[in-house]
Amino acid sequence: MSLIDKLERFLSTRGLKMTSQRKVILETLESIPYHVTLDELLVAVQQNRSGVGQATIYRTMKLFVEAEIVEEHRFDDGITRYEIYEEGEHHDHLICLSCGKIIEFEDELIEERQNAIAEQFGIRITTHKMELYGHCVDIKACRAHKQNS
Amino acid sequence: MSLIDKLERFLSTRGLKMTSQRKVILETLESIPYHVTLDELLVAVQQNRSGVGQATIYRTMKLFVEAEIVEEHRFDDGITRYEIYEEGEHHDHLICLSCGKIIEFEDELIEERQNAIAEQFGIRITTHKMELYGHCVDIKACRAHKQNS
DNA sequence: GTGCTTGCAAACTGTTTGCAACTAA
DNA sequence: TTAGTTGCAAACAGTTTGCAAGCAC
Repeated sequence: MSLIDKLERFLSTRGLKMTSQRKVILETLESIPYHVTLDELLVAVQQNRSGVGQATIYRTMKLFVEAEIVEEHRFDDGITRYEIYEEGEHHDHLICLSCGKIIEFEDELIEERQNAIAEQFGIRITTHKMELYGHCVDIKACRAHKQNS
Repeated sequence: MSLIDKLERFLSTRGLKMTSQRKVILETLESIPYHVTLDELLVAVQQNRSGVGQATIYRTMKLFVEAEIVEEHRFDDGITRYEIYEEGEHHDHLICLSCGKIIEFEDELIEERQNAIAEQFGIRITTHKMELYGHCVDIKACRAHKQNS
């Protein structure tokens, strides 16, 4: 099922409407690699269709989060980023504080352990957030990555 | 070494000054249990000594973070919280989304695993953040906790 | 036509900053 | 005396919201 279909389905179950803005935003999102900033998204969307207000982007992204079309991340720099949500594909993040590179990873062992710990404290986990911050060991590649972003 | 001593030492190494505001803020912090909000702290400080501006609280907390007197946490509700820093006592957080209870925990196994993963991706970890969000299994206790906060 | 959506600008929240007065050393 | 510090208010960044006009169904 394409994301447009997913969106259409979501909207109709709620009595909401499909609009050209929502379509453009979704298409733009799909064309951009992971972890877009709202600002980046705004600029990109306006290249596809000028006159889309930023309030619309904000509202639409909240809607997309509800529709499970995107996932929202707020890392320590305070800037909210979005990426397309993949069913059952939870992952965590590894972030280089020098160059800003964001790496995704997944670890079965840690997840299990988290659940065990939570259970021990009488809490059932619904979501979690794990971010590892550090610095690239390869200084050259790090510097190069910084230039490009 | 008391925290006041620690602060004094930190200030002198930087050529900064001890002031009555810094003293009051630190004393107030020590009298409050974990995870204070800036607002809560402001109110509490002003009960001890009126006329302390909120800008001073903000500036002082940043200073205390640098001095390793407090630790700063920004959980998903977007509100920054502080707690007194304990040397070598890193811990993560388990948060009930129903009642707001915050539990601290520490897990050697997870930490090791995190380092292994980071190394694999060529990054040396300096800090990390792990927050587990869920709901208390004991509904009664949960409701009671919510009342009190 | 009805009611959801949009763009704009204004409002809001949490935080930072410029500045003149003040104070620790 | 002199440089750091404070309180105030204004500035800021990111986000939300009220509203009249516009558009999907």
